[in-house]
Amino acid sequence: MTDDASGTNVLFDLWLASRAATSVLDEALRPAGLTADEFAVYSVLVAAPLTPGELASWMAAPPTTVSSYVRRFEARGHVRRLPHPDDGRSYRVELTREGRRAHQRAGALFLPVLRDVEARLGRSTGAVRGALARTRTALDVVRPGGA
Amino acid sequence: MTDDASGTNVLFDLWLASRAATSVLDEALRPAGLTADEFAVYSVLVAAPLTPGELASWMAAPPTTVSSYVRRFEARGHVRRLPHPDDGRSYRVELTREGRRAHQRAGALFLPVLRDVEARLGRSTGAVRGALARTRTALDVVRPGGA
DNA sequence: TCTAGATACTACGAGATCGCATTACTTGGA
DNA sequence: TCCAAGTAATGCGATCTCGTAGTATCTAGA
Repeated sequence: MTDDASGTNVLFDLWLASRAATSVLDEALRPAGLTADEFAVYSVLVAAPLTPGELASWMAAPPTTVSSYVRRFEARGHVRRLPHPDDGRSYRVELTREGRRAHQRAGALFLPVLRDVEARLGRSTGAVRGALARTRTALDVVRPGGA
Repeated sequence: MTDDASGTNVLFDLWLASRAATSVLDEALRPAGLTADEFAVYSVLVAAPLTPGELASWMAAPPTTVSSYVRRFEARGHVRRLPHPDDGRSYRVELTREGRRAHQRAGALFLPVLRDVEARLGRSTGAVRGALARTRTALDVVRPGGA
């Protein structure tokens, strides 16, 4: 179950699927002015404000990348920095009303794609999600520092 | 099965898993001088020479990105351009001996990670791969132009 | 209380990604 | 045989990613 005849493997499959998703979503979301990655970050933030560090471990990105994101989103007026109550070195990143609106606009373009993919996956959607969650967990264990 | 209580979905899960994988592999492969993306491309090419266009649709990347890849890999001496027999506008990208060696060195660093992930996925590895393949297919259908 | 070491973030810069516009070749039709 | 339209790849440039090095703050121990 390791490598099949085609010489591929789980991680390669993951790479292909993810590239396909990013490519489709980048294009679908373009009219809303967000990339697939940005939309994902907005989606995390819409649930609750997070510190840059938390965001970094969530999305498995280096701190400097998150820093750039915050700067960019703030320049767009989509995000605001709230002082951190217990730690003066940090802060919390919160979506502004404008940011939430942008997320919603993008969401309207995202949903049809999601629905289409879900429809094609059919009742196996849940299984796929479970598989992805397990894969992520496996990877987080391999490299400490994950969520 | 669409969105669970956490407000996430299959595509979001895919994004998280893929980011985790890239992050782990970028670090693991660094001593070999390849990124996770580059390793994946080398892996495709090690099987057979491809045209830039074929490569682009395989990895769902824009042609200009593939162009940059080829230029970079060629500068490293890892890749060579073979004239295309039937089409003077194109060519085929082939891994050189040196490129194959680099791929092998990276492969030695990649394998332990893969084995670890597979071990943690256990007998569900095959199911996960199937799920990923179906997801990719679904996405390719959503946006024509896939493999 | 003071300080050494750890931790959170960022300035900066090198290099990567990818859209737009262009060049080069191929192909189908007159 | 020509040519108009279509297709493959690339030059260029704007923007993004992220490693290195550095600043600000926190924490534990003496």
